[in-house]
Amino acid sequence: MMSTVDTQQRILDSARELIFSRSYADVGVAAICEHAGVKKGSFYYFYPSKQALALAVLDIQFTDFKEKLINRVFADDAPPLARLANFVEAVYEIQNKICVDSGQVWGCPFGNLSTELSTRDEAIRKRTQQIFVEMQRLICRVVEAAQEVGELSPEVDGQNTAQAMVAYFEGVLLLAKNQNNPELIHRLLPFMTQIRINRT
Amino acid sequence: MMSTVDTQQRILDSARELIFSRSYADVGVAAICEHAGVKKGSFYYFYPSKQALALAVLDIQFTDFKEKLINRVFADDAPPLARLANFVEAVYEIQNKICVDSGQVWGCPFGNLSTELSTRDEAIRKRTQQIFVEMQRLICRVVEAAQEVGELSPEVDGQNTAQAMVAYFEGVLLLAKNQNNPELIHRLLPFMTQIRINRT
DNA sequence: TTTTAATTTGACCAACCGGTCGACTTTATT
DNA sequence: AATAAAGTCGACCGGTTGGTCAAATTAAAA
Repeated sequence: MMSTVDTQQRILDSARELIFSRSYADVGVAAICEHAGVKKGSFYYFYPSKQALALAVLDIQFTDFKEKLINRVFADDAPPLARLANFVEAVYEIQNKICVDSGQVWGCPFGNLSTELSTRDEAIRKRTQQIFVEMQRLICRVVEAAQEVGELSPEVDGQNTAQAMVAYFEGVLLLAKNQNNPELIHRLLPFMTQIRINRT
Repeated sequence: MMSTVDTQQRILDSARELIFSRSYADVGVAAICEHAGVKKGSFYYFYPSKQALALAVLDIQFTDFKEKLINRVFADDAPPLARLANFVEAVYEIQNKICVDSGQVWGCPFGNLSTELSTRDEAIRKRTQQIFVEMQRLICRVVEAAQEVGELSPEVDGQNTAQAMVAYFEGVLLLAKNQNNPELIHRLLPFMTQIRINRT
């Protein structure tokens, strides 16, 4: 009531940090409420369930991802492949900062939640699927822009190449989280830009 | 007592199936015991904790992975790159069979557990890390064999290439699980064999 | 000022969690 | 047959889980 941010926002922020640094199952709504300085009753006034909260967290996270990362790094005037390289570098810096601040590599928020819940929660599976599809679309646009500019052969299949890039991206972040070492991202992720899948 | 398989083995088998089809957190020891037809007291006679069980599950799973997959597909007399392709195809068939049987794509057991627990359980993080390192080593050997045979340029960096292949592998399985579609593996995983990272 | 609506609270719930333990039964050893 | 060891059982533990609710408080509208 007296804080500048409203209750719902604080719940969302706490959930984002706690769930992504640990896991969905490991963080109870009690912990989220405590971290947000809110009583559990208030939580269920704003969110009908823990699952609904998780969906909201995915939404805000992906919105941020697009606004703060994609739009900044994909929309500038650099040549397409350089844009991809900038994206890769930006991801490393974000993950590195998280590691410096928290002592741990958290990996990809979407990959984490998807892996944990895809076989058990269809709503979250679908939401993360939409996110991956959208990521693929964004990358596909850059790939096709690279073709128009002549950086990439017309033989390259934009869709499959973009999807393979997303897969590689997720895999590198998974490994970095597993080894708890952001340098793995710095060493391996740049090769994402070299992936090419040709039309058959 | 009257069953052919002994209790400990049944617990291990149940845990393997339940944890990999759902998740570590989602499967309680009560559920594992029930599925194994064993009472909880017996469980704690054989395993000191749920975590210890998970470590044992990882071990048996990786042993199986090497014996039933790697050894069969890497040790035959095909040329190195063809061996890699055979591996890819075998993985697709395994994942496809699981999907046909259970209606769901489970993804990579090691990636799943690693993602879920790496930031919360150091013992499991370390064990999965060892597994990934070993996987990388096995693939690296094939890559280097391909170089000796002349299928691959000596400029290729075996270590980094193998690690990138593992990353891509994990990413493709993550996406397949997310989309609940084994065909994604069939379409994307074969390009794992085309990944090359050159020495700097 | 009164009414109404939005928000917050804390006590409460049944179900479940991982784990313990003493009693009991079965099997192996002598 | 007697003893010891290995294995099995089921009741039980304190703590936590996601979720509910009626009452109280605050803010907005009349």
